[in-house]
Amino acid sequence: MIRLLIADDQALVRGALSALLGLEPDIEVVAEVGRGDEVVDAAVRSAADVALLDIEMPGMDGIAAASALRSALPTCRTLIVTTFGRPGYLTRAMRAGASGFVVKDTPAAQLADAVRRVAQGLRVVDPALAADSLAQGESPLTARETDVLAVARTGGSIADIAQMLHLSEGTVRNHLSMAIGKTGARNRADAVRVADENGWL
Amino acid sequence: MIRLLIADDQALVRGALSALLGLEPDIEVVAEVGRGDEVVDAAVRSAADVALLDIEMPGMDGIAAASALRSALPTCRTLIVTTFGRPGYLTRAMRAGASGFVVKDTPAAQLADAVRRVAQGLRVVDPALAADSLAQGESPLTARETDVLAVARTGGSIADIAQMLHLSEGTVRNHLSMAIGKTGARNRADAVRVADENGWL
DNA sequence: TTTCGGCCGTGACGAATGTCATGGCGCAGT
DNA sequence: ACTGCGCCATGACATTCGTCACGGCCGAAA
Repeated sequence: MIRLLIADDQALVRGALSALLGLEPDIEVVAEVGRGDEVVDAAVRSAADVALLDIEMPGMDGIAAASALRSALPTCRTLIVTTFGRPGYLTRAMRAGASGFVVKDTPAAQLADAVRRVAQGLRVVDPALAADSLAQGESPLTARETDVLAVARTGGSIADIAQMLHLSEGTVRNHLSMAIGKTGARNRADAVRVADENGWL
Repeated sequence: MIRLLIADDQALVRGALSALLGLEPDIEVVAEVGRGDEVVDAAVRSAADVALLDIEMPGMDGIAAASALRSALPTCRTLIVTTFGRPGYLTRAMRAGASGFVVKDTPAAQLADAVRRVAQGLRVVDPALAADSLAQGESPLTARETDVLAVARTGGSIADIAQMLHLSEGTVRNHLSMAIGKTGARNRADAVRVADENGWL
């Protein structure tokens, strides 16, 4: 019997996944949470074998939750289930100690199999996404460039970004220029879009 | 017995919703589709009573699918289920003839009730979202301003937008300036963000 | 130790952007 | 007929943005 934890911020999806996997005879849903920072506590209390984690969650990132769960409860395997197939998400998830990565586009019938394989210690990765991840590779952006782009996503001007990060305006411009060059974009808005689509944020 | 059609682009969510609602004794899932332009055909073939439509779908918008379904099969009620609680989505959905509007944040237990109420001819609307919709009101943007903002979302320069819409560059600048003023934004990127979050795109 | 690369800053310059005033065209309401 | 409004366009102007060159600081690698 596989003891399963489900974490998803959308209550409807959470309940639906619970219903779907609860139909399997060898799977038992023992916990459901809607926030990333509730994952570890719920997993420990319920002694879960596998944690099904969405990435987009309030409180704590699903990837960060996987990392925290790995150190708090090493016996519990984690399976990331996310909406967007960003190549950067996969590498970060694997680096955080996740055992599997599934996109929400995959057929529902395969999810139970993925849970079983992860429970057995195997790794489950979407093949097409793995190819993208290898082709796209790592994020070419440095830490500061990523920060600047992340703040630029809110739509503020350079002065706003500079004040938000306690930097000079010229420095912000330089970082943005570097980021634009590395991403092959024309605008900073375009650079934000490209970086976002690749999961570099 | 309520004959239900489920339309969602994410196969996992589609299957999970089917499993969830299939547990109800008075609901029968008779069709599942992953594209908006397959909704009408599937609904007619299966003689569905209620159609559960996601908004974000390839091929055809969920709102457009609701409109098409209303004229092709008037006996079939539609219930919109979407990820984002954009105020503009609600008004557009109701205008398209939808009978209900539910956000994916709502508890799973309420979904079956919503389906039953819609099947009985009642209207189901998320109260908090309705308040937002009334407070926020209609989109203040004119048709052209919306077009310009939609193209500006791709990150191109003013010259690109002008060429894409067969307009003069000055005209594009004026429309953008108007849109920035109406949305209360600082940049055009900010205006795109605000308009996107309100469902005015 | 020297070198390399990331990080921060300054200054300057051309290009792009946001704002304003102005005008013409078509359409709907009074 | 007159008016208002959306749409398109032009031109001008100040601001912002993107790029480049340059220099200094620091930690890690050679």
